[in-house]
Amino acid sequence: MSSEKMDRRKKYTRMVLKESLMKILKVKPISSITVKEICEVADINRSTYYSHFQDQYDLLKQIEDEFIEDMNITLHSYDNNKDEEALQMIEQILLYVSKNRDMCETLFSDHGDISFKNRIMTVAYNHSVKNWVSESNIHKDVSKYGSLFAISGCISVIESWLSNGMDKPPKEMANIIFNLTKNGIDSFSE
Amino acid sequence: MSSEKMDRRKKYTRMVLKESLMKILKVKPISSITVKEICEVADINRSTYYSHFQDQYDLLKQIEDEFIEDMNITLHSYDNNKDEEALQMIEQILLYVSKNRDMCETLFSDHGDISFKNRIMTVAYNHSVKNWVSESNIHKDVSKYGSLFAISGCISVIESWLSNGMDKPPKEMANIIFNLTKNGIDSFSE
DNA sequence: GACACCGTGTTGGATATTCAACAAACAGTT
DNA sequence: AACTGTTTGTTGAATATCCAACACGGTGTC
Repeated sequence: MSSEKMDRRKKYTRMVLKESLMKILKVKPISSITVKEICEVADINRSTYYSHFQDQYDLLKQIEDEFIEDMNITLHSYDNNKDEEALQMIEQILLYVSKNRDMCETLFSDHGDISFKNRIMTVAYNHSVKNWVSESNIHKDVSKYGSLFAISGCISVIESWLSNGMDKPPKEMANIIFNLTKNGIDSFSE
Repeated sequence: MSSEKMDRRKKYTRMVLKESLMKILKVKPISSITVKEICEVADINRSTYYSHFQDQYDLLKQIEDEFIEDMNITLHSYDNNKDEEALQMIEQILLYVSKNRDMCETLFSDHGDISFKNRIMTVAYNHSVKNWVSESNIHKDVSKYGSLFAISGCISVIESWLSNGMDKPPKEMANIIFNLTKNGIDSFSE
């Protein structure tokens, strides 16, 4: 797929607007942020903003979209059908999160978009737990609840890990998450 | 004096081109630097460069000009007619240099413009030694040599101070420079 | 309700920059 | 001397952004 070359000015404008919003989101929620303020921080004209984005919510959505796309691409090379590979995938997810700690903390926070977690859950589900759960001998009518349970648990643990300054290395965290999830699924096994 | 508001794009373009050249000057002399390279580092189109500057030497000269203008403005509030105030002025110069250490090191280096030191000498002369020497009872036919001697000595000491990572505080260095200069001038006194 | 202030969404003309291309000059190699 | 690769200086059309202005709506105060 050919990636068309974006004009430098456009690239720069979008970059600084995104950085600006991420910066402001650290100190106030999206509902209190104005387009005027975003532009002041970015040092970009307001009419230019409107030629790129509809409002502050549109900008936030595009930041999330890019983050999720980037995350998908990064994790795409890790497919897993076995327990050991599932563990590695969780570790990869944690490594990705740690590399993008700043972004993750801000997007996950109450200042951002509540539905973002749901989208992240979907990504994590598609990259790890989905295959894993289908590989397990689990009741079909319980399978999706098991997945949701596992993913929700993972997200919460990851958030807490971030808040604690990533006090444990990704590998160890992956083991913890893996064992918590595995035992939960195994207890449903026929 | 009203400072006319510069278009943001222009301001940005000049800023990143200056930063780009300063960055490259750290690793190679001005004579080996191409306009093409400056533009690549700055991520600015080459034709835009030529709409702002004639060549790489022109850009360097404008960086120096701005530096000297800024230095002049900063030191302008310090006028000195007495020894104690002369000492304070030297300290102010050293404080200014320490605040702009990175810029000073690069512009003073062999990678830059040899004549830059002469220009800095002129600034220092106008802000301190000029009044100071004229206040001293020094032979008129020796006065200008005394000034040149003092200023050249100061510049060399400042360069060495920068190279040593500013190992002594500005106040102490000012005292050293002051006493070296004073004794030199006093030895010419009638 | 009137008023002042702030932010929004939009507009049109001007400005600055991008992009691709070109001819020429320069430097290094054979 | 010929060749190759790189950089220079310039050009013109297209694009993106800036700037100032405007009408409108929302908020808070009196």
